[in-house]
Amino acid sequence: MAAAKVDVALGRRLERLTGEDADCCVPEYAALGDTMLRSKGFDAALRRIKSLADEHRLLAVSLLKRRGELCACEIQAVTSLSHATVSHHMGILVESGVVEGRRRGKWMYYRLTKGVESLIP
Amino acid sequence: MAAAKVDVALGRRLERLTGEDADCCVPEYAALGDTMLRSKGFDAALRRIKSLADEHRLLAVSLLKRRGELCACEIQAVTSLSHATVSHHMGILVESGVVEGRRRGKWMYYRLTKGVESLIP
DNA sequence: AATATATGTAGATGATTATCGACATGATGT
DNA sequence: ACATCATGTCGATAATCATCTACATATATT
Repeated sequence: MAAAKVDVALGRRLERLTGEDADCCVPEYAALGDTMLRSKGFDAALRRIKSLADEHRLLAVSLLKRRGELCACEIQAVTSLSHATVSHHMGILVESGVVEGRRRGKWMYYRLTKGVESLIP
Repeated sequence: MAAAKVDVALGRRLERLTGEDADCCVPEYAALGDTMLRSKGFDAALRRIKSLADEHRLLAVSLLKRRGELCACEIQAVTSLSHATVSHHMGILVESGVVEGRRRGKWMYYRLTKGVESLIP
């Protein structure tokens, strides 16, 4: 970890701020941060949000919310990307649990997972 | 735009698929994508989601949701980052409208903007 | 005024990620 | 069988982004 030097300085400052007149910098927050980061739900939520944090992926899911289901080539048409890039993006959305895919012959159809509509603008 | 070559190939494919037996690839989706990308709300939503799509920023807003208000040095303690990085992250959150900051003497206090709690896990 | 503290800003750097071309797979139709 | 089409996978590249150090600004304290 490269955080050793920072932690020492921070510790000194926090010590100084634990007195009765302290109105800032509660030291147990450091441990709290670690706990929250390692909690199971946090990681899933972060992956879900990250999967939506791309122009083309957000466009795809916005359209899925309105149209219900789209095949991969339609998403390619909407985004004007190569099919390789579309496949990559949809893989990220499936992996994060936002989107489900089903194969129908040659075509791959995608739709929103039940319950995520409220997260999609 | 570097999309010219793609558009030509895509156009040919879409032409082939506009017949009566077409069950995939509705061509007007390309124009629809453009329209949605340029809509005012889309850009704001994308910036909001992107501002949450970082481990430390999501940690900060999750804590803000639970504690109501935190000063910059507390967020630094929680995240174990340098103060410069914390300032950078909070700037992104303020810019996207998720967080508001107010100055109180030496300290900078941050809180969630009204109405965004439902977006924060 | 002078010093210490808290935060903001700028520039550099390393890591992450979006993108594409090329090849592989799998389904459809001739 | 063979050709065509839709999609997945891999490796390389370019763009984005998180992070830090160093410096600047602002507030408070002596």
